[in-house]
Amino acid sequence: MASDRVQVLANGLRQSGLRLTHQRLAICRTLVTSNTHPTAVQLHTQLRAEFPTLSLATVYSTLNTLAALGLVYELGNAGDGQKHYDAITAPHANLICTQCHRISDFEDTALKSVSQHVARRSGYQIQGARIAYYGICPACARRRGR
Amino acid sequence: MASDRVQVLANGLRQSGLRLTHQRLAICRTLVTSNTHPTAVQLHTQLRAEFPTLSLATVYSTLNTLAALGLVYELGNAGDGQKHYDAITAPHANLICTQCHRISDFEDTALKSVSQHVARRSGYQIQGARIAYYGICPACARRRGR
DNA sequence: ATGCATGCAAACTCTTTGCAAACGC
DNA sequence: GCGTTTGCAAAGAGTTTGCATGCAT
Repeated sequence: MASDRVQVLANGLRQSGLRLTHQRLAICRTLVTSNTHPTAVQLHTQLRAEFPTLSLATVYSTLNTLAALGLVYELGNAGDGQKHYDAITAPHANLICTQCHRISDFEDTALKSVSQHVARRSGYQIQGARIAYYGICPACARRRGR
Repeated sequence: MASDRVQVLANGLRQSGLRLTHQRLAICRTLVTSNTHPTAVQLHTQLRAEFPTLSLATVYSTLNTLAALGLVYELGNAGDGQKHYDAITAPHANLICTQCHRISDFEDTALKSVSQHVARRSGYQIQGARIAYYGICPACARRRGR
């Protein structure tokens, strides 16, 4: 099922008339496989093993391309000053720990209905949403509690 | 009522043992008065009239201080690559136009109940939320429509 | 009077750009 | 083969830092 999502991204690129290079495919794969919402630098570091010559500029450019197509979301604001990316574009919330800066996902049907409500009341043509809750994750709460 | 909010920020600073300088007060006032969710640079430009010597570094430092105290929210991701700030910390959503990059506010009781729901189900100690909907604002839709 | 905050400029980080070589279509 | 994409290096944008002076308490 993770590979399905890679296909979605790959097809999206091709359908937009863009070339499916090894680099782009690898970036899509890593992004989908990872559950850590990586930054460009993290992706680059991880992919260096497979593509020793891969340029950081290519990673940025690919991420911008994917984000522009709406295939991937640009997060930012995890408190570390870098842009994080999320391969899931279905409506979901991110839980961001203000201690360890880890980002995890949270899905709930309530989020969808609120989104529709907002669209109706605001008059906006909603294209996407970034819902982030900041707080202390259970693990950090324990660590800090004692 | 706008001035109330300035007082909240000012008191917050003082209660944290920080000094209430003219610069900080002016920044708080401008932030609260403005309904445009300004960036550091915009605040600086605006305040130059009143404080010709005001340094951009001071604006950044004050914003960081306010954000660290949770008195103000750091937005980011309006598509223009700069950090925007929001003086309202009550649960509300931002509507961000992907055309004109304007940010407006949206308040609704539904948002609060979702937030509580998330806290319960995730185990996080929620400190705040950033809820942003991206889309095309009515004005831009009209402009683009024709 | 005592330090914290400011202002200035330089440093830093993250991201983007320009251009020649390489590769997908 | 053609034209987009890559990789490299250098530039750019936004933000932060260091240190001496000034000001709130």
